[in-house]
Amino acid sequence: MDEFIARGFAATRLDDVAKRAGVAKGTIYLHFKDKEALFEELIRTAIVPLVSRLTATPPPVDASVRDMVEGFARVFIQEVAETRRGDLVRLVVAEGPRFPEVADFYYREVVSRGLAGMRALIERGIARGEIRQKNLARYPQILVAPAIIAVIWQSLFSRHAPLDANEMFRIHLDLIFGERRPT
Amino acid sequence: MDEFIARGFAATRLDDVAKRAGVAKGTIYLHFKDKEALFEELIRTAIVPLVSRLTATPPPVDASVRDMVEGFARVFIQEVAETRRGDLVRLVVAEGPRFPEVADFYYREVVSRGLAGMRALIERGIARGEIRQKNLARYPQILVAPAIIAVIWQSLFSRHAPLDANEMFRIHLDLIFGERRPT
Amino acid sequence: MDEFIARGFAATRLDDVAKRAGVAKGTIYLHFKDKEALFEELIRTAIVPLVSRLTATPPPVDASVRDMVEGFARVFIQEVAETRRGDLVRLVVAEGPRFPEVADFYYREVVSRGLAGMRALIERGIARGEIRQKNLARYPQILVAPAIIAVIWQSLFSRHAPLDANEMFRIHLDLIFGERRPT
Amino acid sequence: MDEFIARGFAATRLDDVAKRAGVAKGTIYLHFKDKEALFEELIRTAIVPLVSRLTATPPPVDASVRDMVEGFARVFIQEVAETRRGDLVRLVVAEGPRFPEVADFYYREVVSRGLAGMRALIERGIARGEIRQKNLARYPQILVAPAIIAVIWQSLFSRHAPLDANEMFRIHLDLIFGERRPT
DNA sequence: GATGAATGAGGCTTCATTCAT
DNA sequence: AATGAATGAAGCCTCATTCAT
Repeated sequence: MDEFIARGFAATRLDDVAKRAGVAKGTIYLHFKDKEALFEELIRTAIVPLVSRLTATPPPVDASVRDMVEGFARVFIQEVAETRRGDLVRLVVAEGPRFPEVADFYYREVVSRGLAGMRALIERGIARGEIRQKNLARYPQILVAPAIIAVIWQSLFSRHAPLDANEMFRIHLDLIFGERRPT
Repeated sequence: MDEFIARGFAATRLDDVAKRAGVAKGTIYLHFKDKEALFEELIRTAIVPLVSRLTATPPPVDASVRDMVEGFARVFIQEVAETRRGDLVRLVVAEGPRFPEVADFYYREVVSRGLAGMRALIERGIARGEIRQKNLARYPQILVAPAIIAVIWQSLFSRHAPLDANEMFRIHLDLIFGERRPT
Repeated sequence: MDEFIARGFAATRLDDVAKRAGVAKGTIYLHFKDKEALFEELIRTAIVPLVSRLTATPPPVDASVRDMVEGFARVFIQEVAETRRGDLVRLVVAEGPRFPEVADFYYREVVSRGLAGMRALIERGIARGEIRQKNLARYPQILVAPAIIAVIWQSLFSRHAPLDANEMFRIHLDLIFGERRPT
Repeated sequence: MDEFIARGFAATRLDDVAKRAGVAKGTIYLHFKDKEALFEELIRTAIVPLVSRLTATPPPVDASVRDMVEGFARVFIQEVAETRRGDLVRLVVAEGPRFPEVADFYYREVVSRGLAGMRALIERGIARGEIRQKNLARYPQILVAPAIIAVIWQSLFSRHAPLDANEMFRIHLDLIFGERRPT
């Protein structure tokens, strides 16, 4: 996975993959039909823990929706945006069009589920009166957009201009939930 | 460009590039040192018209900031997100980490300029009382995030779930500028 | 080696080398970094047996220096000048300037050692009164020059005018040791 | 010629030849059928001035043969061995086997003539009593061998061990003509 | 099951040669 | 006659894949 992240599908050498995995090159072929199968299965199996990591956040009972979203974002930013896992997202963006299966899987397992979860949260927020913008439930993408942007930013531009993803996201939430009063 | 977009840097064959360009393979080397130089210069020269296209929108005199941003977004979505140019953005995201020069150039020519422009608009919106969230000026990324997300969505998931980028962006603007009253 | 001798470095195709070696092209790269490394190592490893072949002559105990030199020359002419090994020498002459490493190695392993050996012989000859020209020890090159010339001659001109290298060398030795009286 | 000397036939680019000649690449083909023809004719035309340069030595009337040979060698060493022209000789040695026409021409125009001239000198030396070794006339190669060796040495090994070609040749002549008494 | 040496197709790049201007 | 842009064949090298051990 690290190799694919660092170089992309085409530029990754199975030699390096094998070396890093501590096995011989031929061994890879005992488990995967070819390089494509390896890549697709790797993405698949790497995404599962990523999703787990995110959904593992103990669902804060009775919390405000804002706190839930904020906690969720904090985990995402810390565990994904600021680690190698973020590059996994970028890898899917990069190779998706050439690996429809990968894009499909990613949509099914991550995107649609994630958005469904967000939509549920938004609706709860609307119901609880925390969120006034009812239309937001139709586009949960808006809620997560800055987090995705943060992931991409880290990979590409953190060298030029570091980005405080948590702070950005808090300000984004202020737009949705209204500005917090200083306590 | 089309070849690189369709396959990424490593998987693109110069044979195909030449064929599509209607020249012989060797001819490429009369203009570019090697495949990398070709790629980097192509990105560079392809980004310029993209930026032009965006900044060419006649600056609406005396318009509300919301109208300006909305007009801007409409052009972006129509001219970038819904065309091949969007894949150019995805290509930069995909190959950026392996081509620091490309990422640098993109940051300098597109990202930093674009964000500066957005920040100016946001400040004007704050001054005119259209935008209440003063902190937004610190993270103009929030303003454009849904547009970027739309670009990526089109490449990867439009097959599974088409996305009305304009509508999504309007709702995003409602968060920032307040909901429009039905006229 | 045969391919390089027949065509020189630049004109030799690795395809042909592989074919003659009975392996696939890629196999070469399991053993040598590139064509240059192959060439340099081949020269190196080919020179060793050449030197061995020459120094393997059982050192004739108590013989006259002239007999020693003459025996030595006979072996050299028979084993080098009149075989493919001579072309190896010509190859070094031909490619040396473009492969300083090769020239260095050849100087170190063959030339300087060979000349040192010859100088020792010459000094012994002077000590024994066989050689009158004391200055010869300063330029052992003079002693071996006709042998080298013979090597080159065989490669280039034997077609036009065959050369009896042994006879030539004997006459050369007559200059150095004085003419032999017919026994 | 300089290009061919520096790189050998195969590695020389016509681009560079044209550039150095101050003409366009296509112009070469107005004068020479192809690269081989260019090479062969260049060798031919470059050898002529080399021979002229050598035979231009004013034939010292009534001089001793030793003086004639020594003068001749001095010119050769100064004009050939210690200049780029020496590399021309090396070039012929290097490429000769692949360009029989070149080797033929060189043999005809340089080698056989040169040896004939040397033979005549040797015979004169014998007649005048300067040279005692009558057999030398059968192998004039012996006379010139150290000069040829000097040429090769300069190209390959002068970096490691500079060689005083004139001094070496004088000592060689001492073998042939007898040692000079200190005057 | 694991290995890794061997394979050879395929891609990048060079450069002799051509030919329209 | 001279040019030099264009060509495309050919060569070096890589690397996914195989298979005897």
